[in-house]
Amino acid sequence: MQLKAGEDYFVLSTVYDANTNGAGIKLYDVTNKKVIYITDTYGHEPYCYSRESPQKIEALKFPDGTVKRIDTLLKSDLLNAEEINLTRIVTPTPSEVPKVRDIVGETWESRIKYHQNWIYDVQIVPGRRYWWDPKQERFIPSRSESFGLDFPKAVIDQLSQYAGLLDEFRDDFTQEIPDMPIVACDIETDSTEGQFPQASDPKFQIICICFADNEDNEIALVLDRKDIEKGTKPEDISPDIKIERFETEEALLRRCFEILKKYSIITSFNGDNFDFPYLHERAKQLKIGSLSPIKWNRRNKTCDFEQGLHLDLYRFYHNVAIRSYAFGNKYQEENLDTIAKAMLGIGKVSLDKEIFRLPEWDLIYYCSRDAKITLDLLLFENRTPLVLMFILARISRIPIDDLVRTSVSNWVRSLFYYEHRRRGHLIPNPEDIQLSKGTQASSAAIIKGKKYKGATVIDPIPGVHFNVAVLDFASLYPSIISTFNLSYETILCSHAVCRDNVVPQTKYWVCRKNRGIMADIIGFIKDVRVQWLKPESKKDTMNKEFYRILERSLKVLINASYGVFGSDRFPLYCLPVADSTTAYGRDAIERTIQKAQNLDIKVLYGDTDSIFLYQPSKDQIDEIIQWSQRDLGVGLEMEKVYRYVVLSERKKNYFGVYPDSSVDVKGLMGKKRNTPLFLQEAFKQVLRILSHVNSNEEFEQAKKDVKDLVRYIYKKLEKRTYTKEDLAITIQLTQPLSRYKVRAPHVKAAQQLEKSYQEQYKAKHSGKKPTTSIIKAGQLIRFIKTRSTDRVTALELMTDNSQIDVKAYTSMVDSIFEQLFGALDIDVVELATGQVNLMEFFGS
DNA sequence: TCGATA
DNA sequence: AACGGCTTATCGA
Repeated sequence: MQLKAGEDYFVLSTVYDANTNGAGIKLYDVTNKKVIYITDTYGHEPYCYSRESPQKIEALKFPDGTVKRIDTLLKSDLLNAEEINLTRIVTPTPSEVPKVRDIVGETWESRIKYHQNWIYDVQIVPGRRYWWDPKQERFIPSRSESFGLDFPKAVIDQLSQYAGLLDEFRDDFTQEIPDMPIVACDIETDSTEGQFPQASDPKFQIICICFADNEDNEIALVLDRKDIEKGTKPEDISPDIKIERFETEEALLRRCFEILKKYSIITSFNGDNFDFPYLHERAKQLKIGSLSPIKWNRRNKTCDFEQGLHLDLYRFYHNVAIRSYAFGNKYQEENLDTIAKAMLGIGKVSLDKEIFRLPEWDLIYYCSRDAKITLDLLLFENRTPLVLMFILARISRIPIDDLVRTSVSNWVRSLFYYEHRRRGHLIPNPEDIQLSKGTQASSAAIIKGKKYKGATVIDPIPGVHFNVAVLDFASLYPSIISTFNLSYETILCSHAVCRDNVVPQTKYWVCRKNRGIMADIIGFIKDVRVQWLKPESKKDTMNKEFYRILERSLKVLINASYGVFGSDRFPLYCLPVADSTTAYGRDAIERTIQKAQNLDIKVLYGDTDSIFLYQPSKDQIDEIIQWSQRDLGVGLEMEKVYRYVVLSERKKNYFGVYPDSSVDVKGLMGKKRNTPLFLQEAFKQVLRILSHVNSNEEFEQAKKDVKDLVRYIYKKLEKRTYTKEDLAITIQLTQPLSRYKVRAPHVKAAQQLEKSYQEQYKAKHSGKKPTTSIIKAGQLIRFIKTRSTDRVTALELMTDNSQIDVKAYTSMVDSIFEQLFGALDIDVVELATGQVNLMEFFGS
């Protein structure tokens, strides 16, 4: 046993250990600064439940070695609000559980992965610190160092209704994240013309492997290739990079494995699908497979290490919840270059030829940059992403490497399962919930094809409005779930006395006798965020940054926790809960509007959880906020004040100017990524002109300036002085090219590109067709509107500027500015015929 | 012109 | 592989 008495370990991950048919645990050894791998010391056994009696189960014919033991135990069944005797079927190894399920028929908790089950039963929290007690052979929670933060006394008092949860989760928020040896790795392979190296067919040798670690070491391993020139050392390559040359690929790989084994955390960009499977397969081909620390799971498409923890950043940054809530949609595409540019301000090295033709120095430069930016994407801003991973893993009770690879619904599911197990509740099967609560919505969706009705959006009052206050409900849906006690067992409960506790606008009612489990968990996390973290993150203290990370990670979880109840793929799917959440939301915003109008405040607009009030007094705002907390039970806050806001007649389309003249644009096309650059620029110019307006009078001058600008754009279009890059429209190809049924403009452009590539390839390779396509799903396609038969031309194939379809572009200008001018009372047709005033334009 | 698709 | 609501452009019948 490698564990030492009394020493501290961070639990990083649990896995299924195929040798012992039990749990394997990856621990970070704080004293020796390395990862150790042990197998289960708790003697945990795999099992599932049946509601049949033990006698009935024993009478079933199980093949030999399928069942180890049958016993009974008491659990609570939340759906039926009763204690039940369950028959537990214990199996020799986890792989017998599905066999038992097939024979028994209806079983419970049989579809939970074993390594997760182990966490829920043993109640060991991934990401947390423990010390080893050899007498009990147990891990004991370690109350050691912390970030130096803890819940303030006042907040603990406010969270007193959640006593059990506060004790259980307190360390998740406050415990430090260890300082571990971390390395990023990237490989480059040889190739031939027009071929992409693929992990499924690793036929090319590996020519370069680069590492960057968190102690500022950079290493490049290069294969000596006689036919490749050395080139010259690039100027801005890292001066301390250590270069090691190898005569053979085998020697290169041996050294690579040696390095990888030294680190506790190995990070990569797409290492699960390319770098590590490729490395592993090449090692096998060279008969040194036994030296490889890589464990490739082809079915799960994952690569893990025997000791170290692999964090694949491609998977993490791809995650929708991370992209939108944690990083605010900063990057639009999920490739290393785009993400690194958005997050770090530095991208990949751009190449002028194929990788296999690069001189050695250029190859090292390219590969080492990839390793370095990969490392930085895990550690930037004081380790923000790594801290995010640790804290989310702790709260959702999910191994850190699993957290990085899976989507938010898995995190929420894991958190809910853990709490069921901890409280002694049976985890219901999806059918149990559906049978008990029904599958029919009480509301009718507005949009065809949706299952239930969502939020209320008020018709805006178009025009320019000065001094507007925007109030919004903080975390509306999580607040509603908590305040109104929504959970799969409390909605449509069986108590007669609860029947009159109705959900507005529906035929549902909610239990008032028992606290719902989902309401309790979501309410707790929401309150930790609202009561503690949000106020702290606004204070100007040393720990501000940490509070911000923590606050953002909790936002990710609670925002998703409403959504999963409305997703029929979620195992605790409960449509009445989702349906009720939005119904309470509609009720809240509609009643708040009514309240404002009763106070004689003009309501200009409202969307889901916000209302725009025209020139309210401080007293009026205070009264609405107090009323909301008291009568609705939901917290309302003053979110922002606009010096003025311009509303169009369309919903979700407006812009506002803050007192400091900064501009807040919502929904307007000028901001969207598919809008050509020249229009995005023009749009920014217009906003700049409008942002300096202070009064109705100043608007007249601003309108004139805007008119001049638009006329100038018309002229420039007609003279074709914009570059093709300025005019390019960018649309993402969301499916593989072959799957499109419609020949939409971006599909046509993608087809043009593919055709031209095939022709070029054939010309070079005596008529042979290329084996791979250059067009992939998810790619952004850029095209120009032209007078060709397709009406569009891919940007890369655009040669003749006279082909530009000027009319198409002027009508785009019209429609984009119409959104603005509709509200500003400027006539677009008038613009087209007016005179150009260049002097005034350049002067602005 | 209108529903479907993006 | 969390939800629904809203806007715009274009296709194809």
